[in-house]
Amino acid sequence: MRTTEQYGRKAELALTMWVKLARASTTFGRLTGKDIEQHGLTQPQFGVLEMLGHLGPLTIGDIGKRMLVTGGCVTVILDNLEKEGQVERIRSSEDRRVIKVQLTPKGESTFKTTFRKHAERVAELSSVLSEEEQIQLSTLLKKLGLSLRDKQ
Amino acid sequence: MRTTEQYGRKAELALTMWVKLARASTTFGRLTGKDIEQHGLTQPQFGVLEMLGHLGPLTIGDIGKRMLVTGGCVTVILDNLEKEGQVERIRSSEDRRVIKVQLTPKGESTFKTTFRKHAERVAELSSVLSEEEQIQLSTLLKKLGLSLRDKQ
DNA sequence: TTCAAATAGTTTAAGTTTGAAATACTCCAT
DNA sequence: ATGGAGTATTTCAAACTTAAACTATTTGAA
Repeated sequence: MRTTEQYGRKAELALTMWVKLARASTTFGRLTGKDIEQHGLTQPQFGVLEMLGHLGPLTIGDIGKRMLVTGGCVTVILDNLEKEGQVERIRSSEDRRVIKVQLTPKGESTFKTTFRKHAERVAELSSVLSEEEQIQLSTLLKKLGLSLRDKQ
Repeated sequence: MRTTEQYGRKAELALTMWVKLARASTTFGRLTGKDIEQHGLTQPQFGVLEMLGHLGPLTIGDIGKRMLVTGGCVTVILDNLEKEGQVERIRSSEDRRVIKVQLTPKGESTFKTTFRKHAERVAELSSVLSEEEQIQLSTLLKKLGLSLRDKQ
């Protein structure tokens, strides 16, 4: 008995779509994760460096929201990055609850060298798709992602 | 300075595409995860039930390959499902290293009720995209995923 | 036949993430 | 000005995953 017959055409379409999406996401994460580890960083650590490198100092809360990760998790990631001297916490003077996180000079330099390589790698991993296809995919994913954000 | 200028057009396209993909995947996982938890199952447990429900008995190795997860992890997931009486391990008589895992009657019934709801939910979560768009997205993801599989 | 290599699965330690409780601080209505 | 509600971050225990070491079994070449 085919899935189509059991759950209907709409569900079948959606289910297979999400399976492919999850697989692509996981596999991509594994591949780039291996690269990142070779620079002595974990994936989430790299995520934070990238964010700070591109956006400048951010609060712990902002980092968590952007990475879709809880605050407790950000704390741990930052503890480890701080031990390595890649970032520093700076307590805000306006609102003393808030902590701004920023790259140290060492973090700056780590960011620059690792991110360039990462960008090249990502471009290479995506090269099966033409530029047009990548734009198409981005557009569809954006539509899907935005709608998901508003759900439950 | 825009990312485009720093890393080139190709990298920019690919990077934003992957960010959107990861976000969609994570958010989708969170939403469906909440549903699944309400049936007393974790996401990976549900994944195994679904697989066995649709494909019949599988070996531990097969399950790991399909879920993109290590064997050690499958062992733990199965231990917990077995405690709940949802699945059973059956040592193969042809090759005594091999274990086949199959649903118990209880597992069958859990699978049937939970999966139907899951399918409806997934269809609903995907309904921002038309059927045609979902097919387009699937096609692009498949192309991307297949190419990724062969890398490094 | 026999033993080394390969394969299937489990165990273990270490790392990551989550959610809830705790702490510290700010804001606002009284 | 003051107390309660709300916000930012950390701490902690529990759950999941991985990688590597280990056990049990099979395969195949000498």
